Amino acid sequence: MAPGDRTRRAALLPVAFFQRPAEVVAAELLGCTLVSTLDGVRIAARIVETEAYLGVDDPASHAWRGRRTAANASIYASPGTWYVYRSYGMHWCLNLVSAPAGQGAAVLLRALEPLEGIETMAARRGRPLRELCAGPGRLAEALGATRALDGLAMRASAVTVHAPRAHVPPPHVAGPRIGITRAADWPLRFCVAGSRFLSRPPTRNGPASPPGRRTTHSRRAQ
DNA sequence: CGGAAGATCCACT
DNA sequence: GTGGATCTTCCGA
Repeated sequence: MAPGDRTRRAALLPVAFFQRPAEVVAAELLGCTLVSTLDGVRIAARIVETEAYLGVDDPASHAWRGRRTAANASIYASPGTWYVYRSYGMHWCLNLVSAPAGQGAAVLLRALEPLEGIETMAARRGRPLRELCAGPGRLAEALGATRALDGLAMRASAVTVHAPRAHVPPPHVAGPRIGITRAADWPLRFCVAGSRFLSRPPTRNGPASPPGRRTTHSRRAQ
């Protein structure tokens, strides 16, 4: 496949794609192609890991109980809008707002598989291929994305997402969300099965999560 | 008003 | 595995 074919045959995701529950959007974004033209450089990558945050009723969401600050205003914007927040005072993280509108529901992009513009990403990141986009802060840096993207409609921005008309997400695994404490066990993290570009290996929170036998940092359940 | 936590990442041991 | 960078928001005193 020649470079570019993947997105030539694919279409810019319509707003209707995002007018569905965040967990549906999160699962269906897997396998879609993300393209950044920030700084005049074309980057393409395949989405391999996402997380859904459900909004005002989700204790882990920035919109929990309707919380509103200057930093999170965009999470309440219409579906298909970028919500970019600062993490730990240093990293940018990219979300796409989902339905229902005004609920504060959004999908966090957690990992991408690099396809095009790898040299640029490597220059921006100074890390090996596998670590270019394996994490929400990492992929933002690789794309050159910053707060400047926040509040923009994805379709009209320099970072777009594409998929074939009849997009069928690849086989994936759902598991607990990463790096949060409240409602962490809700199975809202979605990973492409077998991908080597994930932020960390997928886990499943089975009902049979056996007691004991757990690392001090319960990083790898299962 | 001070301290701690947070949707993270990296260098170092 | 541990701790530091860095900054906004929240909560208790």
